[in-house]
Amino acid sequence: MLIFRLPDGNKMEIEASQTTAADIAKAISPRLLKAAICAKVDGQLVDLDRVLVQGGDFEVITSNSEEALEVIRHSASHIMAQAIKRLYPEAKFAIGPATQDGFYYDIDLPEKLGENDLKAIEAEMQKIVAEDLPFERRELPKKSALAYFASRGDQYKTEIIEDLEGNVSLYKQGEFEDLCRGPHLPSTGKLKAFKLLSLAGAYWRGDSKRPMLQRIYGTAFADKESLKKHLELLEEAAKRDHRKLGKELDLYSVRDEGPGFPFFHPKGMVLRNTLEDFWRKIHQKAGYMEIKTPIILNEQLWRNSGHWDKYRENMYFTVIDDTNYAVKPMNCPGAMLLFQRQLISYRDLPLRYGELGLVHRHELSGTLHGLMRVRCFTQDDAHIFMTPEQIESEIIGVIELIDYVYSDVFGFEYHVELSTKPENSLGSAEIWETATNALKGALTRKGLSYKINVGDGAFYGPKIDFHLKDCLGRTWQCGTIQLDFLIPERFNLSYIAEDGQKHTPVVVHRVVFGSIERFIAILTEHFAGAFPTWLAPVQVQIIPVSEAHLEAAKKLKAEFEENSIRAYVDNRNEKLGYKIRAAQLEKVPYMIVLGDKEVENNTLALRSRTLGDLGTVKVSDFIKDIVSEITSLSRESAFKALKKN
RNA sequence: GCCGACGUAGCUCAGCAGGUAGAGCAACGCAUUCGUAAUGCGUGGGCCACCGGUUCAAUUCCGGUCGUCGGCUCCA
Repeated sequence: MLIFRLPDGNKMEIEASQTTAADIAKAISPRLLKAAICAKVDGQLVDLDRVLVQGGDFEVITSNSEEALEVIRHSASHIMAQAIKRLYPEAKFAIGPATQDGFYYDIDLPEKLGENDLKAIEAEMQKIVAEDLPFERRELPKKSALAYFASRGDQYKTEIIEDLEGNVSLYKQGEFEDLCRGPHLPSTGKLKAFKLLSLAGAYWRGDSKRPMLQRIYGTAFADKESLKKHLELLEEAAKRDHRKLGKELDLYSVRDEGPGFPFFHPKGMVLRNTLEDFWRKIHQKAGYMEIKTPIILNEQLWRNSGHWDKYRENMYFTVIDDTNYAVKPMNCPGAMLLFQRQLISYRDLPLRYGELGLVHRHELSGTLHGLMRVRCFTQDDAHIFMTPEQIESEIIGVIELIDYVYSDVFGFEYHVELSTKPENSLGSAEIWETATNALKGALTRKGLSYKINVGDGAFYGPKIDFHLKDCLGRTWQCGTIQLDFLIPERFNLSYIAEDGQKHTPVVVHRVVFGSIERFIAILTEHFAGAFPTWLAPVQVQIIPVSEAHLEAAKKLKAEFEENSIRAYVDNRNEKLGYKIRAAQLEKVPYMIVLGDKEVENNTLALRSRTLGDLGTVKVSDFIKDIVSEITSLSRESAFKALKKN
């Protein structure tokens, strides 16, 4: 007798014989069985046709849940593989998992697939769906599975099985059988909505030394409506793309003449300078002193620091008067030299040197991506020199600074990762352990959850990374806190401690924005180009109703500028509606219409890009309120109360 | 760097079985002087990414280079 607890608290008792998950679902309600994708027994997803041998919590997974989506997508990837096998019998398959919003399969195929081939594969998939083939599961001992896949020449599958323990499961639909943990849909006919999206290359096991496979990305949903919605969402997301908005709003661009070396236009520069002013303000308050170190320094320095050994591939070099120099890929050696210049007492520590430092790194051409990944960028860097006792409180201070900027000022959601010792690293295992534990300790004290990235640290120390999302949900590393016991030693840094002896300081390398460029890209996508007023390149667009009001408009602009409000007069010979539309498209926070009425009464007709027409406001009131919106770094309009219903 | 797709006016994009190019928007000029998301008419603007090959003839076909996009690897 097996006992199952259902989600509503009821219990169901079943004879332990040939009862399947589907039988239980049917017993609850035949309609439930019809909607079922798979079942969950004691937290484990199982196929509907699985014979149950143990009781426990029982739940039917229907098409609306997150878990169902994963099963649907995983099944879609198998159906895609089957279609490919039918069209290209020589195809060999690697891995084909479900992802965050779709699925992919990596395939080894002699012929190169193009976009048109996706249509043919999709059509074949439709046929397989129409055939409504049941997914059938079987288990084989590891040895037999190895022999089976070896006999088919599936070297990728055998490599995967090598790493598995015990029995392995296989799933078969029609003539196609694949290695898989499952579970799957009951049959191919249950796949209601899918689409193949793109084609890409992917190295087997993510190793650039191993064969490049062809990867097909697709997505699948429980119903056609959800699929349509998702595709529309992708289209909407594309409109937020910072490369598109950067061009449209005339903020920045990357030109063919300088791949990976971005240009900032006048308006982008306003945004950037505003961001940097903000940065200076908060760092001054947090006890940082600003420095600036050279972009080009003697190659010998980079040999000392370890960059020559560990980072040379990413560096640019040059020769000056027959001497070798390097263009800096990081700011740390320069900061070390500044620390070195004088005798430091423990009373001076922690010493926080901040630097908006322009670094150059040779990134692979295929990885360049607008402002997100470039070959030269400005890190909002800082190096904190301190005693070992100060580590935790300093790291906590940086975490708090980053959280203030991300959460309070910009309203970003972020996640944290801790990266540990890489293979290509300097220093002993003990030093790395001490440093890693210090970072873990600070994260725990702040109550932050984090993911561990094994072997992903910098060559000189472990790091905490802060990741932000772009318009498509791809995450980018922005803030980072890196603990370093090594470079101070290599540079022979010391301070005089209480005992009168020289001691080596510990250094934290850290950035808040990460790079100004990447951060601006994230900001652009996050706000879809509609920056908060304090950041907006143009804060107020003044729109004279006709040429007669141009003089008044210019006077108003001067008055705004005296109050540090960035204003622009649209003096084109166009109608009011045209200029309103233009300002809306440029996402200017406030539009001001000036006509006879306003000029006469020293008022202005106010319009907000989000709230629409807000009616008439006294000039002095407008200035007072917008200035308060700007200085408070608000993300909300100060004129919300004026909105008419 | 690797795999695939792509590169036509400032922008978004048409076009071409091979006969040296078009639209909308923008810009400029004229008229209009206008009240909350596009006034009308007119004008200028292109080494069709670059280099080479095939051809009587190449923006179009082929090869290479550079760049862009989507991924992989790598990273702020």
